[in-house]
Amino acid sequence: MKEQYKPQEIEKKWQKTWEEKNIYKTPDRSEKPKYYALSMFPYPSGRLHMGHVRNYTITDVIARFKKMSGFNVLHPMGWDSFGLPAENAAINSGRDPAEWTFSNIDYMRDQLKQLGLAYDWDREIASCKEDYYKWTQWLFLEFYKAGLAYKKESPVNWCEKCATVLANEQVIDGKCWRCDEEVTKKKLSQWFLKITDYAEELLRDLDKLKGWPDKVKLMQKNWIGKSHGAVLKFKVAEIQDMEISVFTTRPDTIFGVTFMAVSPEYPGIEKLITDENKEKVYEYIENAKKMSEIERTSTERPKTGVPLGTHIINPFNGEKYPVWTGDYVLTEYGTGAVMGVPAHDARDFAFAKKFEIPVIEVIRPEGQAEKPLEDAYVEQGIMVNSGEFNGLDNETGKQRITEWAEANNAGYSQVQYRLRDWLISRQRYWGAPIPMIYCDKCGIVPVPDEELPVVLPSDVDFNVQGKSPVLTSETFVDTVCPVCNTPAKRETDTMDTFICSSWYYLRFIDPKNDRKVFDSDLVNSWMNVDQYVGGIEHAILHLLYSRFFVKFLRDRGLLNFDEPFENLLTQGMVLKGGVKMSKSKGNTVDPDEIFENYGADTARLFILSDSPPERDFDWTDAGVEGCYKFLNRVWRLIYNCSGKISFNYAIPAVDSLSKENRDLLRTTHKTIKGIKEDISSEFQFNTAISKCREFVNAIYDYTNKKKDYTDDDKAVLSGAIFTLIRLLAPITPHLAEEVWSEFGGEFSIHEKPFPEFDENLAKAENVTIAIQVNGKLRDTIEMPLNAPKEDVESLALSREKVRGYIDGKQLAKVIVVPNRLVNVVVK
RNA sequence: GGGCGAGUGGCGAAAUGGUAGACGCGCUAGUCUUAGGAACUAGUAGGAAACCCCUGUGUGAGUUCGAAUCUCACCUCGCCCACCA
Repeated sequence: MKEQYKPQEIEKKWQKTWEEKNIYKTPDRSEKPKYYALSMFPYPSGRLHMGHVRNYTITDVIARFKKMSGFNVLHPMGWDSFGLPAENAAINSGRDPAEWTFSNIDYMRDQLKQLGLAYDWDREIASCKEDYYKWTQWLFLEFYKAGLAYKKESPVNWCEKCATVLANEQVIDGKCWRCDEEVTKKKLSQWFLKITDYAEELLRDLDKLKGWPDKVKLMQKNWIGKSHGAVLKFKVAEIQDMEISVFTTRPDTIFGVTFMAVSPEYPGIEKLITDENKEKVYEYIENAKKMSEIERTSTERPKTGVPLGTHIINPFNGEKYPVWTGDYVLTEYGTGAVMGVPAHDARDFAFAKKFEIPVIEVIRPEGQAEKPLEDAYVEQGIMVNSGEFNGLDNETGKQRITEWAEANNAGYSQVQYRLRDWLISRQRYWGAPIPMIYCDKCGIVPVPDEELPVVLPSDVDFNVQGKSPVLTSETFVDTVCPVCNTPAKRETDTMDTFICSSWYYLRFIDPKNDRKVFDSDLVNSWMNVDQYVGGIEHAILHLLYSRFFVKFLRDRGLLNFDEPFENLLTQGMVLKGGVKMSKSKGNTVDPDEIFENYGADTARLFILSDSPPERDFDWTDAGVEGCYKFLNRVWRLIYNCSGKISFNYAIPAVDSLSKENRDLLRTTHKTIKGIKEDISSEFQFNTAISKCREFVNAIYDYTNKKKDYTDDDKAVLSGAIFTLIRLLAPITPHLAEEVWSEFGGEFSIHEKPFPEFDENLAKAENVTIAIQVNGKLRDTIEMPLNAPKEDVESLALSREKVRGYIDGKQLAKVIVVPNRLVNVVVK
């Protein structure tokens, strides 16, 4: 064994050996129980950042730990490789998106290998390769066949900078999730997936996800946004047979309606406008169109609106009220119209105040006398001014009003979701082409399965403004209709890349299948993913879409389970100086530099050691340095022991050992126990690493005190050192493999079992018991483990320090907590 | 505006009803060394030091023999959603 720790040398060496001997290859089937550990696969943006390093290290340690614990571990890696940056590279530097992407993949794959990650590289997939996107397209056609993929013209989110439409989930605070450009609305005909068909199940099955953080489940719940209410129908006074329907969660406030508001884009709004109002209303509608989404949906902005001139009739009391249009009414939610109840809705109240619309109070807190409303009252109460419904509590009122509406053809009860269908068309080049054909005779025709994949053309011009580069291809667009064989046009839009990432974890199980999307039996035997690790930023997007895909594929008979991810760990961000690492802030740390200066093992150790995985992690140079020093300290410890330790010693019976040998043996077992608990319960790698450090300190103490070693000493020391090496193996795999082999350990340490502990040996011989008087610590005593209660109590009471506090006072009570403390209560 | 989470040394953090601050970073003193930003030893919550003692986990109350931990109110910060009727 060399005196110096040279990570750069040993890491290269073992990475090569692991690859040559293919030790991380996962058999499809095995006698061992399966364990599927998965990190969210990266977008190949160029090089790894520290967020990747953290994500993949966490999953790698879990995978290695499970493998050493006897599982057949699937731990794959691939590339979420369609997406806009590749296209921007083509526009900015003239590089071919495919070439740009694959060269990034090559570089990043190399970095992942340098980090010493235990992947089965035979299963590598890239979503931009034909053998993958062929099946993405096939899945799209499955949705189409099931009636869950449809094309519809509607106002959609448009990002001018990316020159494409976006899904609702990709609009963050009114801005594009990728480039921060303000999103505008555009009316376009686009492809949607009918995720709303699964809204109820996506909501209900959140309860099954016991291994998910509550935070993520709550975010999904809010996003799905289920609300119970009623649709109520109002006749238009001036127009025969015309009705306006509204959705409301407060049917109990129907008698408080004093106006009706429809959105400026409300279908049929023209009919509602009387001649004398035309000019003003159209001006208002035009202005609303021009406004950005941010402006439009700002809650700060005062309410605006104009009356249309027509009126609605309240079916409950026959009263007539004016119809307004106001841009605070959303076109896409409910029916695009709301009943205005100023007394019991904050927005309606603000609207009514501004335009001097009457306010009718219909819900009043129980027992309160009538008084003018300063603000909308939105709490529970008793119904007033509501005809035959007066005196009901408003919850009962909701039901009665709905029943009355149903009986009188004036409405019905309704469940409404906030979730919208998933817009998946993108007017971009670098994505999976939507496999559809437009024929003048036959209409929209799917590409037959046997003609997949629809391959992306390479003869395109990327420097076109405002349209998809695919349209510039001379070979792609023109085709023939598969049904009638006459000339037809291909769909030129590509799919949202979130489609590609909604099923990749299934393909890893059967990555090379060229006949099917995957073998269902094999996938059923491997799923679910036992541990999924990734960033919280996917709490809604990717995780919701993937759940939707699995439910759909189950209903198509391809899968036999309901949810893809059993346990989810959302790791925190990597910060430096308290802020997120980013190129614009100039506080990034390049993994390559860390590998070069300290080695991968130091990087791995550090990124796990300072914070629990789900919390943000602050990168410090001193912290890296400290971890590097620790590994040097471990190396030195083992080097200094090299003449004394060997695999050949057997540890003698505990009773025959000296005190310090018994202590070191107990520390060894206690450490194994603690680390196993830390890793297997909550992946508390930070505390697991602390325990390793304490263990190293304890072994140092032992060796510092010793000059001559008996066989007993050598046996116990060997046990401690070899345990330490195996405990470190998942975290610092190269160092562990190196020292393991130096002492003649059989290759590979990563195929050896994780250390086991003996429950009795993990217990301390003596415990320190705290003595409190009236809850305040006054003394401590050493006692053997499990000493009888009476002995502990009498010893505690006889202590001099304790006597000083209790003499002359009345002893009220003595509480003895075994092996922990004694609390003497005096008056 | 609504929802959720978190507040502990100079710093990252341990401890989820039982000795607060494990482990580490930093700092201080010492040893070794030509020297060291290396290594080792000792110390390190505050009350100047020491034994003792007192105080101390955002603030205030409460439950308990005992509270960082449980309950209530408030303050601050972070995240998510946000004109969703």
